Amino acid sequence: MLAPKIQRRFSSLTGQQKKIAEQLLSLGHEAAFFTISQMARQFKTSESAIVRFARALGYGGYPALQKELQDAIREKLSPARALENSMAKGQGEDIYSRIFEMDNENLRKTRELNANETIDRAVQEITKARRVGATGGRSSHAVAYLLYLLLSQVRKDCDLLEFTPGGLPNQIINYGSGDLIIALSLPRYSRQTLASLQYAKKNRCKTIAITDSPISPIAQVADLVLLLGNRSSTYFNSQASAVTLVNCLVAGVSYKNKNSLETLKMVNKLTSEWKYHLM
Amino acid sequence: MLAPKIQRRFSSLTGQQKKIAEQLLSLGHEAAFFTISQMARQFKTSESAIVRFARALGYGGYPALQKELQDAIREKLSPARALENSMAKGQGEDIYSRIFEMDNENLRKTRELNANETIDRAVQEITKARRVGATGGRSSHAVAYLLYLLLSQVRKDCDLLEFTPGGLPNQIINYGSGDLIIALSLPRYSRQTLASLQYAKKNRCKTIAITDSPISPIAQVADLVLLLGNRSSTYFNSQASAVTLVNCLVAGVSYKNKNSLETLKMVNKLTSEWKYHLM
DNA sequence: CTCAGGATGAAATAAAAATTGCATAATAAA
DNA sequence: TTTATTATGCAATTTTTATTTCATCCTGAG
Repeated sequence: MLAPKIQRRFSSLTGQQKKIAEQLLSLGHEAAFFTISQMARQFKTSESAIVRFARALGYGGYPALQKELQDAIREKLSPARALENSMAKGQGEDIYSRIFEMDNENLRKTRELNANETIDRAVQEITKARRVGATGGRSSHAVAYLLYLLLSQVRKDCDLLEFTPGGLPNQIINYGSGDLIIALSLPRYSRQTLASLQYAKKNRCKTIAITDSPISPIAQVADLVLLLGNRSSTYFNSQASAVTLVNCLVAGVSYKNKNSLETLKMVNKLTSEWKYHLM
Repeated sequence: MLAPKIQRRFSSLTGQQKKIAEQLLSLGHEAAFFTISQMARQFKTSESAIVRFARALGYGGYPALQKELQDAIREKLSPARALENSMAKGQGEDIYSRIFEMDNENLRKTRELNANETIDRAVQEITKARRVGATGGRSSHAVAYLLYLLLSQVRKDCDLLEFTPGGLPNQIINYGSGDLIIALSLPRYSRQTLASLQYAKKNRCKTIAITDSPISPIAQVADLVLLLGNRSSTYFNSQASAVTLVNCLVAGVSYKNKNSLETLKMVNKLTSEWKYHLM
């Protein structure tokens, strides 16, 4: 396996070799059929550097490294492997595959359940609100925190509403007309989340619910509802699709302000700069 | 495409060439890795015959035929192709669809990057550790919180390690031999997360990194690395695939203890009871 | 049966790819 | 700064791979 080899020896590589390692990892199997000179050109370095890189990783030479890349491909598309992947070892499918498939399905469902217009309405509410509070109980609280964190980067006056022991969030008394509360709630629905929403609504605060069903308790109360595909193969809910939906909301708010194409370019530039650098 | 070419010209091929054609078709993608002499040996014929075969099919020579075989593989291995195309168009697709597709792709990649054995190793470490701490900076902190929350339901002595202003988490001084720290870190990697891991390791504490590359700063330090597909169409990372991986870890720990089938039955029973009931 | 004409493979040749040597550039140490 | 050390890329060399040549072997028409 290549990646573990790189991982182990990365720190002892020279600067140029580190660059090669990064590019090779990100290119993955695309690199399997490169000749040395093609790779050198692609990676903007010399042929010798490639050979030395292979040697530094412990291979006899470039062909040996290339063989490893090719073997990885063969492994991937060998019929035996395909069977092993789709089938179970023993009885049903293994639990990890089931979880991944389930979240994949949840993601698909979530996309289906929320039209662009619905997401746009939510984005608009977020944009025009004076103050935005995110709240959620138990594991939804993690996603609420994420929403709060990301939203804070694109607009001011965001709060994470945390429950006080046995009661409503403290900050909620500030929320009223012109403000917005976004509540996340999945089974088993938290009483406090619902109570917060009801309290907010009584004070003419706008409310958005992110939940798993149009008839879930908080969906019944909220002004606008975003729905999550949320089947689970475990005893707890998966928050994965909620995270993606949160990504959409934040991106939507961000794009509403700035020129989206420009933002995207900046993103690409920044992300490549960040790579493997501590901040 | 190779097969159609063979089909069209098959009747005009010589006897030996027909044999080559048959074997090539039945061998499928394996042939893409052969040199001429390897293929000649495999097909029990001469190198010249292979070259003439390639020519007879209309290729300039063997390398051209080989390239066709290789391209077929690359095509097969790129389910991300559709995504690439939609990305290349830049603004073509709407931002929400792009985010959903990207997270879908990230999920797929994450499943690919972590063999069951790797996840099992992590689960085992979690199971046998005396104490487990979860940590992460910025938005990874949300996922660390989720991990902490869910792990707490299946084992005792879990901590969420939160950074103190400008320093290491307070609780980390408790961690040493027999304990485990799980760190989540994505670009831009947080200095504090790395520092925490290094500190823990110095005290013989086991460490697991959940990050986006085998050469990311924390991957270089950790005892065990779980990898995330983490391409983004925004300026921030998506934590969705991290959430799914966390689900796997928690489910794994839970299933390691109890009878899995029994657990699943209980789950189904409970979740139907919970539906639309407040807790 | 025999001999023309293509088909075939072994070996020579040509081409391409990988490796190495060496001069230069970058980096760290004094 | 100067100097020693290491890293790097170009170009020469070696090795590997692909192509062509040519002698031989079939095949089938006469």
